[in-house]
Amino acid sequence: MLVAAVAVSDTDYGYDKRYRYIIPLDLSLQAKVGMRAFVPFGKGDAKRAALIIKIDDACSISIEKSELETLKTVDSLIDDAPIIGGEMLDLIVWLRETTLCTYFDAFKALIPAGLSVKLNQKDKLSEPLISDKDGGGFSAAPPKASSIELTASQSSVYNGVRALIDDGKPCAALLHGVTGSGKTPVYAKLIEYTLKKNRTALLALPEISLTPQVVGQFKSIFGEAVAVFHSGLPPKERLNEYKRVKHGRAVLVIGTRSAIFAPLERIGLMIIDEEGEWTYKSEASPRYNAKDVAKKRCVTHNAVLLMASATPSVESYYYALKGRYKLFSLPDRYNQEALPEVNIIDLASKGFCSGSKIFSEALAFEINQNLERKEQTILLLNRRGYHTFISCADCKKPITCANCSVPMTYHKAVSRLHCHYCSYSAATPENCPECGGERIMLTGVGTQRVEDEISLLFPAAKILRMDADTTYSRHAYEKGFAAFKKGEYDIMLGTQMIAKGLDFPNVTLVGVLSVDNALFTGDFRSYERTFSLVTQVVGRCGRSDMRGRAFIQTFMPEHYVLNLAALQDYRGFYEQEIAMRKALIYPPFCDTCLLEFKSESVQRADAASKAFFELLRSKLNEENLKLPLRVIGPAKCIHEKINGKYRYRIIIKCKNNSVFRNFIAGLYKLTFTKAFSGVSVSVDFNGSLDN
DNA sequence: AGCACGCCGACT
DNA sequence: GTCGGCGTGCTC
Repeated sequence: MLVAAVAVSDTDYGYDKRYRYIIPLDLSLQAKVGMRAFVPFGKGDAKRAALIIKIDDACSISIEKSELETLKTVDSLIDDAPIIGGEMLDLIVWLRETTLCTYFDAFKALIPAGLSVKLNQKDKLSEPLISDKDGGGFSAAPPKASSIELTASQSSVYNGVRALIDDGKPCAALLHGVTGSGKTPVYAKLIEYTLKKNRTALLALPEISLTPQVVGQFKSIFGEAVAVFHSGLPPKERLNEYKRVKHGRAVLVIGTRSAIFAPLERIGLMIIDEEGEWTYKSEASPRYNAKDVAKKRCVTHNAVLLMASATPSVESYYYALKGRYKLFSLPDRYNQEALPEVNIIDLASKGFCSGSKIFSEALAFEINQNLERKEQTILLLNRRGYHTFISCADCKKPITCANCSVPMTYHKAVSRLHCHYCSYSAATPENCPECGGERIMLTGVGTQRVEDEISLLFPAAKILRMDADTTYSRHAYEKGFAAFKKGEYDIMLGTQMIAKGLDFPNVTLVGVLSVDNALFTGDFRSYERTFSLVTQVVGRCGRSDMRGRAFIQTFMPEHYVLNLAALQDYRGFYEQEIAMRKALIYPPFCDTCLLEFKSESVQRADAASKAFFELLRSKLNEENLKLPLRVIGPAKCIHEKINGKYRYRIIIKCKNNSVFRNFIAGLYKLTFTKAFSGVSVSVDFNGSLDN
């Protein structure tokens, strides 16, 4: 008799494990590891989807006869053939172990959305996802990348990484290339080399908005060998791309975070572009970081991991300097283009030009110059909406969202208030909800307001606004950027989404309207993020023979983060930042473990965080564990209430190893009891603390 | 999260 | 007597 070990869907971490079911005789020949099945679960024996992760003969496993008799029986099989194989099963176990998610959550992260089943709805695939006949791979792409000429410094990076690929040992490298240094041709040549060796390659990008441009370039080189993975694709297309990879018809995957799980075989090279971006970290279960997954897969495949950025994460650069990653650099811009000339404008002493609450005299002058010369301008403001601060003139209290402890933003087009955290919308009140005062003040500048002011100050300018309000559809990004590139607009104004990775040769002026608020968000990474944002947006200009210039408006002109960003001095910033991280003990000198307690009741969330803290303290004493850790909190999250849920947190600075994770997993399991009822608890390793 | 089991009040 | 309230404990 055969017994299957399965991962059951929709379990909580508290009772998630490998459940055992008897495989009925009539399924014993078809049932294979990696197939999904329906199994009866719980008191009512409701049918649930499950993944078969192991099959054993009953006599070969240590199982009591009496125990065997208590096992339930597999109901039916969902798939005709396994949908995942060996490496993926290992990844599921690894994801569960390292992120404390359930087996099934891990599994769902690895398969395309088009494959997930609703109960009773069998997804009969027109062709099996795995077939033994497939995979013998494809002939190398026509060598179009060979014709790409590399500069001396590009060649030296190419040769260095190529040598690592030839070594055939798992290895990680960091490429620090200034903005505009031409990393893409190096990727193309390395990928071509990898494919020629009959290995496969993956290129991860931080955002969908960057995907169309890059995909276009790579498709023109590698044609049908390219598969695209990102969450903006409709389920059917995603499934199709997944199958092309699974069958070996596509050997280069380009995509966002989840693409890191693409079912490639014989991986030779994984590239993580803009590796410092936070989008590589998943904020929902499984809370993985694509860089960690890539490292794990590179070890499995004896592949090379290449992480690259103009502004690498402080952690990665530290590891590179320590020798854990091989360090490469592209210190100069492509074609000897000069870095932009950057001016910091002190708003406190210089003020705004007359009739403006946004533009300094100097920046307004430069915008006019650009309009006259028919050159393009990019303006960055990291706040959307019209007015970003609505308050009462009498009691001075801001008007906050009904569901979130977050100030609301005024949107002029609909003349309503919006919450950017939960998308709650309300009419602008006539009276202050706190004191009844009648003088409601609209202050604070958002992108919509800037757009209005530009049309007043520069009536001839054609303006493209790019922010979350204008780009909700996935084609809106593409359309906007393409139109701007064609010269249909003079000025592109937007939030962070316009700052990175884009290449517009006719842009000669960049204005940073204000990023002062981004420096102080309450997260220890706020300086790193602001440095990266400013460095990158400044790098958007002067990407042709015309010299670029940038103007950074600020009330803190002495701030070293802004000054070093103006100089594009990554190393200088790194030295300051790493000293701070060391002194205050932050990554890379420790790992972080964030425990979050959410509830509709403040008291419950508060009490749960305190109860957990007590649990933590007593278990540490009881088990006499010698774990290097520091506990911060429990305390309210930065935004105490989001979406109607109150939020408390505990941050543990720790060493994220299996001893510590087992310890936390043990405590976490104890939260699935009535003491924590009505409170959802989550655990996040090395994530953002900006919540 | 469901779902059953169980130990108390309201009602035929 | 017995129907059903939801508190609490388990899920191969």
